[in-house]
Amino acid sequence: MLEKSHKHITCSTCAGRKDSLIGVLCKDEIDHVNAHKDSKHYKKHQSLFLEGSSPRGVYCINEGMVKIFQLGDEGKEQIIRIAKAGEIVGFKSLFNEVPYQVTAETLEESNICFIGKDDFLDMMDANPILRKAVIKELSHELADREDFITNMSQKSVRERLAFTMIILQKIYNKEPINLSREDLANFVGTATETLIRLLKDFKEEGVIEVHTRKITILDLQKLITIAG
Amino acid sequence: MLEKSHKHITCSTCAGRKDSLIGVLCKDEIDHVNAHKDSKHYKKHQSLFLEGSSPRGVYCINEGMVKIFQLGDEGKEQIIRIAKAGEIVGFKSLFNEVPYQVTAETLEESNICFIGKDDFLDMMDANPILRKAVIKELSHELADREDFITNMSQKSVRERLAFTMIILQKIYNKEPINLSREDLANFVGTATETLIRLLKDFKEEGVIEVHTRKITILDLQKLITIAG
DNA sequence: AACAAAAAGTGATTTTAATCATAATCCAAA
DNA sequence: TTTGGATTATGATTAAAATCACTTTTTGTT
Repeated sequence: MLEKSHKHITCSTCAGRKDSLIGVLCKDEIDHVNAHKDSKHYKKHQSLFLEGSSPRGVYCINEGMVKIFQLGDEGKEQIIRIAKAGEIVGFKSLFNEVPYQVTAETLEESNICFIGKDDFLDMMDANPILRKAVIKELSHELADREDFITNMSQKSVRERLAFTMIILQKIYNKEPINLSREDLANFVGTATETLIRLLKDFKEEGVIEVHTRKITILDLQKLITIAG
Repeated sequence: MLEKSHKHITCSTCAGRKDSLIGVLCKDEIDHVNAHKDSKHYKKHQSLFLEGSSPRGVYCINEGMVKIFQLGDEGKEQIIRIAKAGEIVGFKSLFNEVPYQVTAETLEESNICFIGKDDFLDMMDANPILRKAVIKELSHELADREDFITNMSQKSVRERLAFTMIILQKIYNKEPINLSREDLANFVGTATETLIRLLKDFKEEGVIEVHTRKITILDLQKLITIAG
């Protein structure tokens, strides 16, 4: 059950923490974070920060999901990443003295903690393990994005959809994928109509099962084959 | 004039250093790098490292240019980045314990220095300024790649070509752009034939001037307009 | 439950860019 | 300087996906 906004979420009991960057901190440090962070309840479709605004800290997801996207010229969203419980959002921008170039918005009701820029940077200065974890995370994301670029430029929409569904299955951790067709299209980088048609194909091929907006993967192996 | 391979390149006289990550090091540190690095002369189209191999250190370009690309399924290259003198290549992979997921190859005769993994990581441990510069560089590249993704998914080839030419003008620093049509296509993410046709359009519109493979930008403002 | 609005789905058509085929040009090595 | 291979260029055709127009379904709200 989601906690209410006035209730402080304690890091020590945060389920996602062990898998997150924050997971590398020792008990004292966790207590420090706990004392210095704000926790907040977000409704569906609320934004954490907007493209163009100035970074003031990082966001740590306790519960829920967040899409990170960039707006193209015609206002179409390109979803870059979907972050789930345990993940940290917005830290890339801490190290650049430039405005956010992406927007982060909840996909569902969420509890999200905020750690101020200075607190986070101080912790990084003090803690080599955290520092290494941040660098590793940045490198990992960078490699991810580069794969994304190559996929985008060399694969068909069908292949990209298959690839995206494999990623989403990991994010949704075997639960049905629960995204609007538009968000899905904006993640794959295609038109909504095209996406819907391809989903239909996958359904007819027995790769997925669809209940209204929820998508269950039936044949992961085939998806892997399609993705190439 | 390019130095020969047997001649050691000294960091203290490296023209690119001031703009590079190495530029943040103090004199003693530079001397240390200088003592621990290898310098090597590369011919045109030689690779620094290959996709799939294991990272052993970072490469610092003293003179020349390097393309960093990923191979798609049909062997087509997607160029991710073009690095010039002063830039460091391959450090993203130092922090992941995974093989290179890109290949780096010279575009022209080059002099490139190699700094071993342990040396580089030790320097990072010892030097907070270098550390911050690395983190900043990673963040910056990450933002770049995300813009790249959005461009790739939402812009036409014509728009992307205009955008790419603007980037290339900075890299070539007002010198004519000197890339094969194929490399240019692989940077833009299109077929070579399509790229050639679009270059012809730009030429007819007076945006560029072409002498065999060398491209000079005549109307940057118009390119910016086209890129959107 | 009824309604409106939003989201999902379908069909027809157009557009963009890839692909295939081939020709012209450039360039490097004999 | 000739020659052969690579690169650049052009034309015709095809294929993929976007766009436009519209219907159906779902969802949330009174």
